Amino acid sequence: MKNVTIQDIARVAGVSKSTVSRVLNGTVAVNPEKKKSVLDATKRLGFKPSLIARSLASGRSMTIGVLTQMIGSPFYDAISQGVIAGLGDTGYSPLFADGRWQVQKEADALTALVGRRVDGVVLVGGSMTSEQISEVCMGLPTLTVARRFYDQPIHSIAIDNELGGYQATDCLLRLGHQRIAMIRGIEQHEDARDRFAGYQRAMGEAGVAVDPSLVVDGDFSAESGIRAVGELLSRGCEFSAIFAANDLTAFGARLALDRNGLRVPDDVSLVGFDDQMESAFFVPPLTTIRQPAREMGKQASVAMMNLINGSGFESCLLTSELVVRESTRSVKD
Amino acid sequence: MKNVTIQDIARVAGVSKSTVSRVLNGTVAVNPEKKKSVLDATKRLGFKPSLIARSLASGRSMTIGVLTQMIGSPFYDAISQGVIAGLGDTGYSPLFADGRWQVQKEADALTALVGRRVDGVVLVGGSMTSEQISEVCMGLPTLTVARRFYDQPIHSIAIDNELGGYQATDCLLRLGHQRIAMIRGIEQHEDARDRFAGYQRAMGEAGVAVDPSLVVDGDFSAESGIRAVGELLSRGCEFSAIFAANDLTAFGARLALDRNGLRVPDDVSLVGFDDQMESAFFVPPLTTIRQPAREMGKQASVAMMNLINGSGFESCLLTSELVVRESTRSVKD
DNA sequence: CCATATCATGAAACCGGTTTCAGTGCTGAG
DNA sequence: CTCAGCACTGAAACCGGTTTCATGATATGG
Repeated sequence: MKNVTIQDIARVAGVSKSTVSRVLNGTVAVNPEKKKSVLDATKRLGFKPSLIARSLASGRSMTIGVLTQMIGSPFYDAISQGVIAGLGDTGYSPLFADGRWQVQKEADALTALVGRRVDGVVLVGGSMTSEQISEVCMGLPTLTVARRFYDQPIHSIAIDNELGGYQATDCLLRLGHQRIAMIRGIEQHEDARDRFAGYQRAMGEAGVAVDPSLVVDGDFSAESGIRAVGELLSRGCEFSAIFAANDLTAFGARLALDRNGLRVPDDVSLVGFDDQMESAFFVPPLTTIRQPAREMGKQASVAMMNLINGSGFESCLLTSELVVRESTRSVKD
Repeated sequence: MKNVTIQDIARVAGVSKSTVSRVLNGTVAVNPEKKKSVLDATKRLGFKPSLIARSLASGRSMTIGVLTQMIGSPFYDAISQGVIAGLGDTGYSPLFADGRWQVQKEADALTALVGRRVDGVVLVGGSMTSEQISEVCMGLPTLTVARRFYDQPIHSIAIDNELGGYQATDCLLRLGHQRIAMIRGIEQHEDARDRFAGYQRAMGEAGVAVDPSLVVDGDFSAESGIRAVGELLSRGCEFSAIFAANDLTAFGARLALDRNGLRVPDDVSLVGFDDQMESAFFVPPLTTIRQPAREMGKQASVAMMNLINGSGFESCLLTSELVVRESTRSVKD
C-alpha cells in the first residue's frame, strides 16, 4: 500500500539511488545495462516520483501559479486556456487558484501559491494593489494579464482597452449614430475606464459632444445592463445606439429594451465587448469587440518562460478586433 | 534574497527548530515566553513555511486535487466554486488541473496531481474509464462529480438527469404540447442518455407516443442547436415545443427558429437544461432545468473530508429543479 | 609505460520542515 | 525524603528526492 520510492527502485535494480535519479532525469550518462534495469524496475513497480520531494531537493517546483478571479467567466477562462497551451511542453505546469473577486481570498490564494513555491506567478485580473502583490511575491517572477500597472514595475500583458472602446464607438458613428449611450463597467476598474476613454475620444474626433445623460454606470453584470436601460429611459433622453462595457451587460440591456418595446437593431443598435461564446448565438447575434484572450494567455506563458530563464521581458499590448454581427444597423431617419 | 527557513527563526528566537514547529502548529504547549519570541521572529523576518517541505515531512499535502474538463463552462465552474466553498476552513485547499475534454490531457493532468501527492481527488466530469482512474489514483480517496459509474466502486455525487429530463418534458406536456421535439446531447454521454430517458418516460406516462422523427442528435453546442432545428424543419414534421439537452443548444435552436420566422414562445416553446448565467437574460428568458451545481461541489468537499478521515461515504443523488421563465407557453389551437 | 584527464558510480550531504526520543526540572503522592 | 509522573525542550531521525564529492576504472597522450 505504501508508495514506492526511489530507494525501492535502487534496491530492486541493484544500483544506488543517485544512479536511479540520473537515469530518470538523464542528467549524465549511465551504463546502458544499469539504465535498462532501472527502467525495468520503475515500470514494474509503477514508480511515480514524488514531485514534492523533487521540488524540495531541486529548489524548483516546475509550476507556474495562475491566480484567476472567476474561472467561470468565459473571458478569463480563455486566458487560462491560453496559459495552459503556452506552457505546452516547456516542462512547467500550471497551478490554479481562484480569488472569486474578493481581495481577501485573492491575497490568501496568492500566499498559498507562493507557499507552494511556484516558480512564477501569473495574475489574471484581480484587485490587489501592486504593493500587496510585491510583498507576497518577493522577487518571484510575476506578471499580470488583462490588467495593467501603469506606474509599477510589474510586467503585464494586456489589450488596448481604449482602442477597443474607440472601435466600438467608431463603428456606431460610421453607421450614422450620434446619440450613442454608454453603459460603463465597474468604475475603479482600469479596463472600464479605458473603454470609456475610447468612447470619449471617438465621439470627440467625430465632432459629437458627449452628452453626460447618455452615460450610465454599470458593473459588468447582466443586471446592471437592465438597470442602465431603465435609467436611460427614465431620464427621457433619446438614443439610437448603446455601447455596453461587456457582453453580459449588453445581454441585460437587450432584454430591458425588449421589455420596453424597443427592437434591436431596428430601434436601437447594440455593441458589446468581449465576444463571449454565447454572443454569436444571441438573438440578434451581437456585434462586439473581440479580445484575443487565448492569445494573451499564451503570451503570458512565453513571457514567463523568458522571465524565468532571464531573457528579460518584452512588453506587449495586444489589439482588439471589431466583430460585426446583427445587433447594429445604420441609423434610420 | 534567500527564503527564510525555520532554522533562521530558531536561531533568532534562541530556541530549537522543533520548538518553532510546535509553536507554529500548536501541537503541544510551549513556554509562553519562548512562544512569544518565536512569533515575534516569524513576523519580523516574514517567515512563510514551505508547504513543500511540510508536505514531504508530514506525509499529508493538505490539498485536494480537482480535475475539471473545461473550467470555462458555467456549469463546471459552479461546481468548482462549490468545492472551494465546501473546503472552506477545513485546512485543505484545492488544486486545479484541466483536461480540456481530451482523454490524454486528462490522464496527464491526473498523474500530475497524484505526483503532487494530493490527499484526495475530485473528478468533475471527464472521460477516463474507471479502470484508468483507479490505476492512476491507487488507493487515494477519489470521487466524481456530475458523472456516475454505475458498476464501479468509485464514489460519485451526481444529479438525477433522468428526473431532469422528465421534469422538462412534463412541464411542456402540462402546457398542452404533444409534438415535443428533443435535441439530444453527445450520444455516449451518460447525462445525455439519462435526459433522453426522462423525456421518453414523461411522454410514455402521458400516453404520447415518441415520434422518432422529432428526436435529433446534438452535441451540447450552440451550433448543434442550429443544425438540429434545420434538420427538424427539413424533415417537415410539425412540433410546438423543443426540449434541448442543455442551454447552449437551446440558444442555438432559438436563433435558428428566429431565422425561420418562428417565434418563441408564440410558435414554439423552448426548454433548456443547466440554467447557466446567461439564460435568465436571454430573449425571451429561458425556461430550463437548474442543476444544483454549486451544491454538488459542496457535497463533494464534504464527502471527501469524510473519506479522508475514514467516516465512510454516504451516497447522494441530488435533484434538479424546473425554472419556468418566458420561453414556454401553453399550446394554442 | 606512466601521468593525467575522463567517466561512471556510490556515499553522503542537503532541501525545510515534522515527529520521535531522550532527557531535564518540577510537582505530588507515599 | 524519595520516587513516579508530567510538562517542556533540544537532538536527531526522517520524508524522498537531487547534487556534490570522492573514488576506482578506463581512456588519452607524451
